[in-house]
Amino acid sequence: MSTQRRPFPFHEFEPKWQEHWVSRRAFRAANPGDVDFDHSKPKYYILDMFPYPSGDGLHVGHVEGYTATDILARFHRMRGFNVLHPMGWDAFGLPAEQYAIKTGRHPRETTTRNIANFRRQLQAVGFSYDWDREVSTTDPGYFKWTQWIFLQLYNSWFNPVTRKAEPIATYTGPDPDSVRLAYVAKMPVNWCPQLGTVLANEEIVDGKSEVGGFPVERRPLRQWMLRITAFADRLIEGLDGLDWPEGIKLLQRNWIGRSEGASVMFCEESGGAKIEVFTTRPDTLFGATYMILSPEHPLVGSITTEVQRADIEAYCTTVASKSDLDRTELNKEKSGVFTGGYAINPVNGERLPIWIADYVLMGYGTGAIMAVPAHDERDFEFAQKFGLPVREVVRPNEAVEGCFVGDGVAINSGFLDGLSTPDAKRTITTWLEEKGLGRGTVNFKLRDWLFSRQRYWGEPFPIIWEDGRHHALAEDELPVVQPDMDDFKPTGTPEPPLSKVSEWVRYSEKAERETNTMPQWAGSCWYYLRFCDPVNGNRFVGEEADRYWMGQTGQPGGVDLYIGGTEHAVLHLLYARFWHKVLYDLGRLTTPEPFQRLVNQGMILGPDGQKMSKSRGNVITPDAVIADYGADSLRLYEMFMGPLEQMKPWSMKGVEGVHRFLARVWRLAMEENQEGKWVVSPVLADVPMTSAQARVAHATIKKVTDDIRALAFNTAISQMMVFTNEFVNASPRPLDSLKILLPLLSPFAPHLSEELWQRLGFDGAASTQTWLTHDESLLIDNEVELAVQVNGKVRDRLVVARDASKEAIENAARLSAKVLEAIGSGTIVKVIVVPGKLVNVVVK
RNA sequence: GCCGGCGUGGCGAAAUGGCAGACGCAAGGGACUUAAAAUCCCUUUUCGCGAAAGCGGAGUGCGGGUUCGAGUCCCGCCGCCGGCACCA
Repeated sequence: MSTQRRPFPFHEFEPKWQEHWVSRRAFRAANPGDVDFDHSKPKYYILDMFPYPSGDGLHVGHVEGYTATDILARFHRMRGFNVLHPMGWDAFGLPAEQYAIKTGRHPRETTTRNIANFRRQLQAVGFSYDWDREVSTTDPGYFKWTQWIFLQLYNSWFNPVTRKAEPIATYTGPDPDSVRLAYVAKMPVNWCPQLGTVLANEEIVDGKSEVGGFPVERRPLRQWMLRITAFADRLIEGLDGLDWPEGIKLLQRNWIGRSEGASVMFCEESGGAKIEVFTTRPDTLFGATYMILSPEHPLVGSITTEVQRADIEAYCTTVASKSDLDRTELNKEKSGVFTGGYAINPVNGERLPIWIADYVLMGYGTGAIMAVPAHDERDFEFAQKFGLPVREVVRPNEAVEGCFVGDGVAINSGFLDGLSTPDAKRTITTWLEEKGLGRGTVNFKLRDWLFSRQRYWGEPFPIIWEDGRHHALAEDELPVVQPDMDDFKPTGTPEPPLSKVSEWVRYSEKAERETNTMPQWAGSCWYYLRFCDPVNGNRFVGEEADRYWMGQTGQPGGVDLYIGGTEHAVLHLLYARFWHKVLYDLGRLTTPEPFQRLVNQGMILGPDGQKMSKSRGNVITPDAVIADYGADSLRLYEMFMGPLEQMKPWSMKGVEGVHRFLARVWRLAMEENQEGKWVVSPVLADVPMTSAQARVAHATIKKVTDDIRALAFNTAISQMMVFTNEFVNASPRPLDSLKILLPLLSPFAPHLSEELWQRLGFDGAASTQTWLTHDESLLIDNEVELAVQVNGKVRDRLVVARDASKEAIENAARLSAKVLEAIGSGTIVKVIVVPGKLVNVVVK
């Protein structure tokens, strides 16, 4: 019995407190309007990226971010904030559907089971979520509002004059369907014949399906799209007001990929067709020596001469059959074919041969370029390969080798000669606009968001089709719930699984339901809003709840702190910002941005320093760590490993280390008696702390407080270790030491802190104490030790009074025997005194 | 190729431009014990001298620079990790 006993009985008190917190709803946050709502408290909304409840259960990586937010949530509660700290489930997704196909069991069944397991695991770590606010994206009461938001997008357009989303009724043009923020277009999608399903880009690795490694081909299908490109500029501008890592902001800016330039009209020589190109270098127009169209460009057919037609068609066929992988491999070598046609350069009337090449993408700009091989590396490579002329029109300011792509001075460019690149750009753009041959334009890499999936386990669209036209369902018809099915197998064609349920598809005599579903991103785009008011049946979020939790800080973003992994740096965080801005423009929300401050936790690697994976066999599960060492040890270890944002490897020895620390804290308060029972330690006494003890105690209050604010949890913990080392041998041991330590420790190790607080008979609970403030005067020692340096090398130490004058310190340093020895025959040039730190004697 | 991030003991790491290595792990030694576990104490960047207390030198990826003083700031390299990838 005694040999197996744990150093402290965490296995008894941890489940007890977890049960206590859940059953008492200990961390429930009151909403404005609730009877117990306290108007005097400031709000603090701290959010985790909610998990996909996979069958594998919680990962230690989840626990890392969730512990960080839990510490901050508990800290803010103790500092008198009304804290919103919710959790939910991003539960639509492919794995549940794949499992359903294999076993015939409904995805809802596996999803429900996985959610129950995740909830159990999260509660076993002792997180202080407000479980009354739990939401799941798969719950009809939730996705009713996901569908409702889709209808807001469907019923809006982006007004370029106001630069805002507006109700479609304010659009006065002929075809409202052409400007809706949600629209239908025929788009190539990734079709995987072996899996019998369409895949998202993220599910394709190196041109093959992530699951199974099967080939994927492009097929054009009717798809729902969201017009995120209309918000490109707003999405870039909005980043300025956010406290996000600069790297993430940059990633988003690059993803949106704004570039300024000009569109220029070229005229095809024989047929007179207009070919519009986009260029960021209109100043090099005189250097264009040929043109290239994308193989998919609509003018290819009419421009191609009969002599060239066979070659062109062969090339287009080859390109069309290439998967993305093959096309990427082709990048190493430029390819293309001459169409036989010519275009006229509008600035000098020169004839330019028109080629097609797959390095020109139909999806960017106009799908056609003017090639300036002297000043663009890709054009240069192409010109080299096919023997096309190269004409230099920009002189570099200093000599460069090879193709010059930088700024310089225009040459061989007629009226632009002598102008610097920026001036030449302005001049030529004005000239083009005056002649009606072009204009300044901006292009983005960002594409509209392909929003439909051919899946069962997703939100159905609230859309019906009649006579080939789409119509929105009325709000009171929401939610549109998927029908139950027995057979989840793919249809074998790109028809969505829902199309098999004919009685569901049939909406009326004439109308049929849309059978596509929304992507997994949909539910996660707005869940942070639903947390503010999770059971509201009348609105996606109540106005007052939105104003209170998302507003009132005077900053653009509503969520005060959002912690999660880098994998969502672009897509989720961009999509959510887009939806938020639309809802904001439509007057449904109070702030223009969802997340004010963002922090990315670093990845936790396996003990071997490799990414954790089942195949490597290096996965650590939270359940196993909790069983052996307890939840507090798991929490504390993950925070002690290193800086939150850094990647770091797991070490079970490290877990043991923090476990020993917690055992030492336990023994500060408790002692084993003759019968092997834990009793309050007899060395504890109501005596004042010595000045040395008080200094450590107050230094700990200060450092833990500062470090939590800075998210430097590892150093906060090491300071509490210093504190414990100071008191562990004290006898008598002042009771005040525990009155100070336990509340400081409680955000990190809430179970142990609460248990000891109760056993010591202190009032209330450790987790509801008011956060302590340190007494600066207790930190000050009357004497300080200074290092005495000669030319930067430490030669002696000096103990002086705290308030000694600079002169007194300098004189004492000059008298030091060791300093005099180090000076030798040199002369003192000057003496630098840094009070409280050191003295540096500079000698020549 | 382009854009980010990071390089400090045997390991995880710490250090407002001011005594490099706090705290933890591992290792070694000791106390307690019949023994082990647990616990407690001591040592532990490295090299040289010394029986020892100690004394001296070197040291934060490499090379320069700024400064009384650089892990920290600046310039140029090298290496590792992550993201994007023909975006005209």
